[in-house]
Amino acid sequence: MGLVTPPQRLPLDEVIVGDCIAAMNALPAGSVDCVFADPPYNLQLGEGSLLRPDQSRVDAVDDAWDQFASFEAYDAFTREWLAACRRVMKPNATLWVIGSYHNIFRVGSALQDLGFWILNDIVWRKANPMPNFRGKRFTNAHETLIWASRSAESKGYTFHYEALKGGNEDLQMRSDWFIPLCTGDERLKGADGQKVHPTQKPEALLARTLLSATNPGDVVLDPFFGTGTTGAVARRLGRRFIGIERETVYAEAARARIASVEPLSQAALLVAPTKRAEPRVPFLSVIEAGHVRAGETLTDQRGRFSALVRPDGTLMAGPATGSIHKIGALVQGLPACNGWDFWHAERKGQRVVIDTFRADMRARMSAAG
Amino acid sequence: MGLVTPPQRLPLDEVIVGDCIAAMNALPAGSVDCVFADPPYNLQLGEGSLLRPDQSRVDAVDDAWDQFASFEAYDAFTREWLAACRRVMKPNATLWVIGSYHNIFRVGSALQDLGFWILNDIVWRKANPMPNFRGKRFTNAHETLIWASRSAESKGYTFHYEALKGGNEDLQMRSDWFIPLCTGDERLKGADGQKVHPTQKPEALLARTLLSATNPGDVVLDPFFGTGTTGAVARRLGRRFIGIERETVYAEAARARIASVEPLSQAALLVAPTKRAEPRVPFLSVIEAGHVRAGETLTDQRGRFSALVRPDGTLMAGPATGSIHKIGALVQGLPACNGWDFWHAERKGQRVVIDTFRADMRARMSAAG
DNA sequence: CTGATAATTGAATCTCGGT
DNA sequence: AACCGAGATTCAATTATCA
Repeated sequence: MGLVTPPQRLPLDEVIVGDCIAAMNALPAGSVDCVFADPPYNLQLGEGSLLRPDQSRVDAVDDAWDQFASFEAYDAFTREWLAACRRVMKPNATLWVIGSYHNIFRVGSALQDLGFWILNDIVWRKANPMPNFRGKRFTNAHETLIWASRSAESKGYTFHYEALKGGNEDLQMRSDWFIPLCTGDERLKGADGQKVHPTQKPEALLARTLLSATNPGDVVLDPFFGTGTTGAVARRLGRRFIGIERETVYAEAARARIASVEPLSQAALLVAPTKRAEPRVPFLSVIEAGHVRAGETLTDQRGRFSALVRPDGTLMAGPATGSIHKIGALVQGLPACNGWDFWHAERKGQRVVIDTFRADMRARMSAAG
Repeated sequence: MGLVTPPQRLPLDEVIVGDCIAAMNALPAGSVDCVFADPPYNLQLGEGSLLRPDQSRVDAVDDAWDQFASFEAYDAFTREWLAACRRVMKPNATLWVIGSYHNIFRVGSALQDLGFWILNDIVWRKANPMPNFRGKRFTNAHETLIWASRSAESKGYTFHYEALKGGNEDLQMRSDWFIPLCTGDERLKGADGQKVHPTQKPEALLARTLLSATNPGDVVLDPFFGTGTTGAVARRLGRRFIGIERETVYAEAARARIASVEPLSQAALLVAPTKRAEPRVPFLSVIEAGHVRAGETLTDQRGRFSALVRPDGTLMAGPATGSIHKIGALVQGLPACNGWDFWHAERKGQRVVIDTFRADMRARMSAAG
């Protein structure tokens, strides 16, 4: 939640050039709020031979050992960088990884084995994917992101549920996201006009992850920084970043790119208070403020149930007394009830839900500072 | 490709009651053209029950067959049934497995380790998924299928590129499929009116897999037959099936169900075009596409009201934040408002209603279904 | 019978702070 | 660490009930 100030030695808003595992191991434990990782699908084996999983059997048609060895090497690499991430994550930090069917199953399994707790798998549906020209397979029109907390016990992770819902026609954001590929001006090109990085991710994708799972001021670590999409979006959205990239060419391109990013205004980034985060208001305070009178009768919206308001802030229905929630549940025969939304008072011939009074008190409290 | 006639002793179009590994090991090697597998997901649900906001209880999948002691136990089980499948597959046979984030990464890794060759991962996007009732995660709105050939050398697998196009542009060919849950008359119910199987799959899903990856007359093996969706669709589409199911109740229901299926004529073996409503456009997508900038101010047509655009797709007016609809209603003091028609952005000195941008987005999105 | 309204339901790893 | 109690939380589609 950004409440703990990171140690001074955190290299914030910088690009570290080097091996990500060594660089992460040099960072203090429990220091970042979020990780975004776009690991290579290729894996380096032995003397610099670049081996792709789907090329590993070009000259080893029936050699099961060779095939297994390449997956093993990739798995070992995956476990190592994931473990390094996990060490630098705060207890309630979350991690995002993006991949395709070539590597995402290895990554997901490794995640689970290391104790991460998967919260969602997210499908990035591409608006304009490369068609499958040979007609031998379905058009690969999506990639997969895994969103995971540090452990099953990390219940306090950041998720801006209401903000995402508000931007999505007041419907919960689903696990399938429709976002165009990174093209046009957004795509970094070198002096030769060629793209600088082969798999530059769209900023919209990063924006959605950071908006949903981080707060302004949070520290986001990207161990495979590439040309710095994570850094560019973090800067624009008022988040801090730590980027690690092995290739100097990419790191330089990332630095220049991020430097030109204009951060959004504080006002646009304010985190809207959710109902959960707002101060608690005892029902007794509502009575004391005169919104509801002791001795008054409350009903549900349709007037089928009723209860008497007692001066101590409890309700009475028949012989039973208890909180607005307890009595609301009782009269309905339900295991639970939110009394603020259930009970109504009659005002000017209309039934008014008592949550209205709580909202009024909260407005006064915040106005009074 | 169905070129090898199966041995006479293959138990075709029958449901075998028993353990799927033992039953598969009793089949001759290299005898089936396709496998469709819907294994247990190993959901790992918590202790308590989940209540909807209306306090009704979610009927969780807590059956004994979904319980595994550990990831290791689940992995061992997965490797065993996958190896048994691989043995009975013809050299050019393909295998489909469906799962969720709970198990699909384990399954995908095991597949690769055993020498299967992944051709695609397919996303089943649910039209009507169960919401996330506590607002703690993204709505889990999809499941994943893996489509794999027996080995990297299996170049002659069946894939009907043309058959799926079915007059519906290229939409059928993408790796993301939009299909409703199995409900209504299709959902098998017992004498008590309760669903027979907790996780019955929609026939539309099976129809797409079998039409794309098998020929009429091909033998399809389903080691987790359940209530026989694979068998019903195979029979309807003129394919043969071998179903294996451990629970007698499910097997009996499957037999009765399949017996009532009317096989289609050859000419009718086409994919039904997916019905598509106008895609819902999140305001967030309009921002991501660059039509509206975060930090920009929107006004109503006459410029009497204004609101700030936030990067998450919500608007802010004074202290209040919310969707374009909610804030539109708020500033006008109305109970409701269509934000698309109410809010305007200034472009070249003119006020442009934001619905203009939505129309552009719809054009882009409909190309992807 | 018809149309409107209410109830039901789906593979779910679904709260949080204080004591 | 376990317990307790306040109180926050749902979308689409089908089926059942009612006027």
